[in-house]
Amino acid sequence: MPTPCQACESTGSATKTLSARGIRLTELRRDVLQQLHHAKHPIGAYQLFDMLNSKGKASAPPAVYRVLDFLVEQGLAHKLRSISAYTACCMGPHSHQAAFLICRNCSDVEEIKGPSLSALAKGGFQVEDLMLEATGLCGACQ
Amino acid sequence: MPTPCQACESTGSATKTLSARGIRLTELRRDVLQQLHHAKHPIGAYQLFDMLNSKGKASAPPAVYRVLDFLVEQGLAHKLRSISAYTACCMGPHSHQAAFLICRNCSDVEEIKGPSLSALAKGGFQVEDLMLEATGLCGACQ
DNA sequence: GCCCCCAAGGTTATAATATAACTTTAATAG
DNA sequence: CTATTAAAGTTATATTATAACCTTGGGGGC
Ligand SMILES: [Zn+2]
Ligand SMILES: [Zn+2]
Ligand SMILES: [Zn+2]
Ligand SMILES: [Zn+2]
Repeated sequence: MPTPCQACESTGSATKTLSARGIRLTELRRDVLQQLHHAKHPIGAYQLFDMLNSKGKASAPPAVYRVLDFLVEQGLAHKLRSISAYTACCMGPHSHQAAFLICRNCSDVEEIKGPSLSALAKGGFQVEDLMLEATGLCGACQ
Repeated sequence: MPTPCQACESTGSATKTLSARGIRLTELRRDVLQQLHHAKHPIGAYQLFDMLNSKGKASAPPAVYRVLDFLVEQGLAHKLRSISAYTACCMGPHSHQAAFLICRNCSDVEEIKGPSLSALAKGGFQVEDLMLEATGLCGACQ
């Protein structure tokens, strides 16, 4: 029997979660999510666009960006700004703060629970550059 | 008597530090650094280009990007990827890991010592989104 | 001083990433 | 079956960043 596709299962469960929120996981959204899940590494928006477009599934960049924004909003994906790429979230469909270890050699990306900096030290990842940017409201603006 | 310009002092001390490293803080580099120091908020590369260009001090975007890369390398500035902008480093001319609190309302940006996440909680900054990306070498690639 | 070297900057063109603004389609509710 | 509206299509363009190559000029060896 064929190994069940984890991505497809994920999109299945994502569908459930979203519909509980009154939100549709449309075909395009599902396609994008599956591409992200199947990919070994984060994917850029235009790379994603080319993949979908070559299968007749995406019309133009705005469609892809809209879906990506949607997936990030819904907690199903993350944007990695240091490499301008997107990755499926491996932690379930709840928006959450995440931290990433990005290997400059093999391009492997690991999402770590957290963001706990102590987790960075563990697991043998050798940090060369660290980017930490918090967005929100300063004391004066609250 | 006029208040001494902190930016100019900074560039003065930067000159010393760099020349001790055998590196020149040229006029263009000094100009960019002063703009970053004088600015109340981080500045985008093209914004910076316009400022310099209107004073006949920069020829084209590559010049600005080269200087910015240089300043970041030398620990005199930081790049904020979540807003694609650059800011002078307020911690002295040594390359170091930094963390930033970016207010989405007033655009104020504070560089905090660290990156210690506990520092995020202090000072009353209300984090809405947190981006933590470490680049380096994974265990397998070392 | 003169020449050479080479780091810095100038120049042109273009790549890569992202969004604005408007139109059309289609899913759902009533 | 319509009205409503979210999603997707479409066109054009904005924004950010880099490639590739040429020119200039400061500073050391002589
Ligand atoms: Zn996640
Ligand atoms: Zn690796
Ligand atoms: Zn700093
Ligand atoms: Zn504020």
